Amino acid sequence: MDKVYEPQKYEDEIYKKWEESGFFNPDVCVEKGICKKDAKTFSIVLPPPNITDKLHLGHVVMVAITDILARFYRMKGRRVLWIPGTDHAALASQNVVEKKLLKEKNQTRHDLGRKKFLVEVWQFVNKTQATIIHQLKKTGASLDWSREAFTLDERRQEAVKGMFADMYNEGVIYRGYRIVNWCPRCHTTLSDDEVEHEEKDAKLYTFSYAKDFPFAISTTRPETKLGDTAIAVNPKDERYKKYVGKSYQVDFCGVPLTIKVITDNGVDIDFGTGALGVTPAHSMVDYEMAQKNGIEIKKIINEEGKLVGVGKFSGLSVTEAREAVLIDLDKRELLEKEEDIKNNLAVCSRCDTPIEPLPSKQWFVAVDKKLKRLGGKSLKDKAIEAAVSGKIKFVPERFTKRYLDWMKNLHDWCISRQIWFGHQIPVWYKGEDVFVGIEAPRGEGWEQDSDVLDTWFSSGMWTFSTLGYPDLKAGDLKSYHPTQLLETGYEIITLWVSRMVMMSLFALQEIPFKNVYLHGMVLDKNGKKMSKSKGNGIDPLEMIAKYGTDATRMSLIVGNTPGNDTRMSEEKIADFRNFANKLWNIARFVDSQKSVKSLKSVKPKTLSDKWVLARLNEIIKEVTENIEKFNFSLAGEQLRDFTWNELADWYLEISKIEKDKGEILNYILETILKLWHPFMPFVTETIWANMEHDMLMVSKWPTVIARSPQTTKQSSSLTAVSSFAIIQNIITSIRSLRADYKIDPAKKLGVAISAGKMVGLLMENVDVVKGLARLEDCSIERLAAKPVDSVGFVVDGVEVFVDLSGVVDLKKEKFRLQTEIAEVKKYADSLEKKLANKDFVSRAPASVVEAEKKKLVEARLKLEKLGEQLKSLK
RNA sequence: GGUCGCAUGGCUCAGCUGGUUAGAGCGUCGCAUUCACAUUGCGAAGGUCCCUGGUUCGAAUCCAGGUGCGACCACCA
Repeated sequence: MDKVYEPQKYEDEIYKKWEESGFFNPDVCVEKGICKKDAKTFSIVLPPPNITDKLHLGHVVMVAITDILARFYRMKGRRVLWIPGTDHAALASQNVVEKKLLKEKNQTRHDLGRKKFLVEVWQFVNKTQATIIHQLKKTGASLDWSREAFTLDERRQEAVKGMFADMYNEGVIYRGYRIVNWCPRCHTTLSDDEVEHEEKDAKLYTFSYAKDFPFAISTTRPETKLGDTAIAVNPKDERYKKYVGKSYQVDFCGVPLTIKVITDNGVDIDFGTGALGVTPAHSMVDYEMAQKNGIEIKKIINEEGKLVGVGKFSGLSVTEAREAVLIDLDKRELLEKEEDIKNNLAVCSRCDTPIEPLPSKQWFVAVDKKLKRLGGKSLKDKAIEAAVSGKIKFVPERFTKRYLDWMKNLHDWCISRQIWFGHQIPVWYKGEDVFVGIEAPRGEGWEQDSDVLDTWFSSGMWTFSTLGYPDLKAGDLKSYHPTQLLETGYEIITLWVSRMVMMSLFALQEIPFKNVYLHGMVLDKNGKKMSKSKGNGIDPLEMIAKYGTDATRMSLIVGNTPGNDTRMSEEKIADFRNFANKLWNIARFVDSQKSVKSLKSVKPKTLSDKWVLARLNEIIKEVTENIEKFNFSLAGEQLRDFTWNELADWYLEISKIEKDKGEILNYILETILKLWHPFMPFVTETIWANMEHDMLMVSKWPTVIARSPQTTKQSSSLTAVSSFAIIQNIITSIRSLRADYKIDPAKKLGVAISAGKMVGLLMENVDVVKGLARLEDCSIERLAAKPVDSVGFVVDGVEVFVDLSGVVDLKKEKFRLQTEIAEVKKYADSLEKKLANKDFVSRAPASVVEAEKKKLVEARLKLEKLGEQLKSLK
């Protein structure tokens, strides 16, 4: 073994070894007897990275957390399935290719035509997909590559078509003419979640439609007012009461409008003039008002973002029209006011172009429709129920609320997109006839809908489209669905998590996953979002190349708690690189101690043995529990603390003196390698291989060693753990007294221990043990003034004794007091409750009530006393 | 506007259901060095646990209010 661990030398080889073993695939594990055929399953789908992405730190967090669980449960004998895949990211991918095309060949997708353009996209896809998969493998993810999926591969296409047809037949999918979010640049609809709001400076204009119109309105978008068909006022607004219900014919800058005055509670009396021009075709809110009041919908902006059907303004772009309208209004002296305000502008999340809401014929998923297969409930109802009932648990829990809030406000989901890359909608038209199905209908003249599906439609099916759906009898689907866990970022709850729940409920009447673990965002060391433009991003692959995968993963696990953002810096990664090296060197040392091969059990001989094995036991228990509870950071810290500060710093040092600890050292090393493996798979597997063992990845997870009968028989008040801890304390206290007494620093110092009757000599006349090595000063007399045969120090031939039983008694006493306090408190609380009960007080005889009151006062007094006693012990 | 989160040594954070002397890593300072490891070891300094009030024998922890950050959602045109 080299002096220093160089991850680059081993990682690729190790990953290859894992892959070739086939153990990432649970079927192989069953076949080879790694786990039982009927073992409990543990299944997870990898949130498929967009193929447009390069691997970023967020992905590594996701992989690291999931891989910990996958490896942990695999070692615990579960049938673990973790499915990899990638997402075609319809619109995002298309945009990237379009940009490239424009830059390289100065062409648009329309220049190429649909077919040729898609060839371009697929070329791009194949390349980037290979890249991201290669990168995923570099993270050490124990993914079952034999089941790799792509949201747009053949099997997923089949699944999506089947799902669409199924939903159409149930009436959940319908086609409707509705207001949608339209991106004039991408030339497609967007779902509500694909629209972002940016606060912008805007101007609020106040004007009247015409001279003869009785009052003015305020707007930031005068050009849309050409499409107004009503004015809404608050029903409580006295100023406008007399106009409500009336219709007016007006000439608005040369365009004739019919305006009806209606009321709506949503109108803010104090905003602007308190009168809102209603443009039903180009505002979601206005559309709803128009629906309620039976007002005409007049579309004046087309898909190109140009005005239509508005006389002289026709053909102008939105911004041009705004100018033109304002000039005209000014000319007519109708403009009353122009104010600066802050306004939330809706923009496309993909290209930042302002969104134009406009009416369009699109496909929708009805979220409120009651369905037979869901017991007369709607998708929305069931999706809410799943979280409320606790069937789906969020970690951290507070995100349940976010999920529910969003779900409750959910509108029908527009799923058609006017782009070319994606799942083409499986609907065919011929004249008035419509056919929905998986294959094109027979006969001539049918034409498929040219739109494609929102990318979240196919990724919403991810938990089951990867398991054999639409074949409901598929083995994988039966064994592994619902999945155990979804690990993802909290920013994606609405976009993805909610869709998965609804899709799964519809397709299988079953939730897609039992737990949702949400990690936070990875920020730079100043707490800023990492972004390409700022150049503050950390490239995980660079870090992996420089410090190793294990270190990179650990740095993202430790100090990272669910739902909270985490800061990242290169120094942190370097710290864990150092730790990996420490582990490596522990192994080298153990190796040098002529270790024996694998031992089932080990017998402690000295106090230090008992101590270290007892601590190891505790660590096994804590780490196991913490992984099960998703406390990865804590588990990692506990392990690191034990490995470095207890094992390496103390026990290894002691073993240099006490000697002959090869067996125990070997046993401890094997155990911690197993415990470390889910966190740092590469270095642990490498060390394991050096120890001439088979494969750590599929070894058995350690269990707590049963206490040997000898130890339990000892009724001594000192356990190995506490006595060792006390010794450490004593060493510290000796140091704290050194100012009072001087000892020749050249003289050697040793420690002998006889705690109770159970321990013999620990060390003698040595100067290398941690903490004792350079003890310059020591208070001999002060410690010797209390001669008790618990702990004895030998300092340069002089024996020193310390009263250990006293220390222990103090601890015991504290514990006893705390228990008593708890009991008394419980008693006092019950009395209080009784006395607060009106029934009791009125019915029971006065004497009894008095007696109870007295008891309560006494209990309170006692509590006070006990509390003081506890304090005095400190 | 609504909702949620955060505030602990110079920095980044732990601290579960209230009870050892409030912890860790990094950083700082001092010391060591042919020893498994300089990607090292030993040690030191450094904290009114944001403020105020309340509950309690006891509060970093629970409650209320305040202050300061941050995030998300939202149809104020």
